[in-house]
Amino acid sequence: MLPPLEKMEPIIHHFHKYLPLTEAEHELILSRIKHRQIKRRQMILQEGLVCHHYTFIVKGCFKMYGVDDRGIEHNIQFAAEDDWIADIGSFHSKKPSGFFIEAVEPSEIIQIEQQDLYFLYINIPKLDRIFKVIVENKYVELQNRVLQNISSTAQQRYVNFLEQYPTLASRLPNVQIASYLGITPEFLSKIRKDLSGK
Amino acid sequence: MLPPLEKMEPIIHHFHKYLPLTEAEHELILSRIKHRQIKRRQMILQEGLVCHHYTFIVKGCFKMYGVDDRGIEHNIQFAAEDDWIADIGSFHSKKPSGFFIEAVEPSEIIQIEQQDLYFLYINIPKLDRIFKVIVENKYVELQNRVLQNISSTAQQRYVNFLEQYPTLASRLPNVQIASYLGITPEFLSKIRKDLSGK
DNA sequence: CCCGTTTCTTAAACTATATTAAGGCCATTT
DNA sequence: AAATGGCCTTAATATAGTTTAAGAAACGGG
Repeated sequence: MLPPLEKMEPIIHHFHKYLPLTEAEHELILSRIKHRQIKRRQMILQEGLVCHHYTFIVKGCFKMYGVDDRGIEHNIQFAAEDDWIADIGSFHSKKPSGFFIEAVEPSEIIQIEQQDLYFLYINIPKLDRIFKVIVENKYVELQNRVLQNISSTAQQRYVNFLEQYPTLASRLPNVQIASYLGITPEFLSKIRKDLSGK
Repeated sequence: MLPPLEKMEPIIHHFHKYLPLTEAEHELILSRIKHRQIKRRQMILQEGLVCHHYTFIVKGCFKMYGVDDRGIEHNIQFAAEDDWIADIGSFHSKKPSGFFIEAVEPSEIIQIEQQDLYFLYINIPKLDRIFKVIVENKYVELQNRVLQNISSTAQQRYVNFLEQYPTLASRLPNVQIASYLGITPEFLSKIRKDLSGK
């Protein structure tokens, strides 16, 4: 028995943006994915556990973060609609993750388990290509973030974040944005004050 | 006429670490790659130009950097033997790159042009898989770097760099390492002094 | 609708890092 | 031998960002 089609439609549509898939391929994919509702603050990955899923976000928003030795959270990435989130390192190595992935809004996701994704890679070689392109795009994004981190002030990074992710910026509390930028919430508050007085 | 086999061997060996390839696939790959000698300080990519190649490093070392509005260079990555370097964003979008890639040592490289790589992707689907895994690994590395940047002091980042890339650390001038860490050479000098006095 | 939390802000004191300037060392060129 | 340029260091001063503390505003859960 296949899951209700309409709930799975977004991920199929997502794949089609990269490469067309046949009906048979749709069916195969649908037979290997699961739809879930996630509550705000619910975690779909915890430090110390292996990351078993690639998670596609149909609706809602997640943060992925590490916790340092003083207990402070550091946001490595956000992901919202039509995006993926996973600890890719842990997922492939099957080693415990050092990260948490947590819903910052009530969310609706589609998950693929590791064995299922590997099965799909073997039976639909196109998916290798699709995920290659997905990861390449994410790599470029990260690379720009690194450049910003090593070359810009916190103010420039914040302005850039607002421009690059206007939707995220309005959905997320500033505390979370500060953590993503690598500054304290107090300092972000000061930056916002300085900017507004321009 | 195929290029001399012995010079191309390293890249074939590199691919084999990910997936076995047939003789026919070797030949096809060999027919589409070029071997080059590069002098110290020679650039294989300049800002404003499209990145036309994926570059595999047989011997030597490169830096990829951006230049800010004050003319200061910021090293985004280093790459040495058995590693790849390219501006992936520019390579796929065919838009002008914002980066430079420059040899920091006399080097020996193997390059694949964009059309040739696309040709190979089509004719050897395994290469989609191989490059997917390569980029995934690089993504994980970058992600850890971002975490370090937003959560650690310059001193911790430097110590971590020494541990993670001991070979690079001894081959590169400190000015270049400082630029990679996002600090001034003067401050790196201070960090080194503090560390040595422990 | 109220209570407890989370979120945002302000400000003073403090720490990490940048800037500027200068000098020394080493390898390479003239 | 002198000159050049790259590299590394030191130190004084300046700026960017943190810490601590506290209060006000907004929000979510019963």
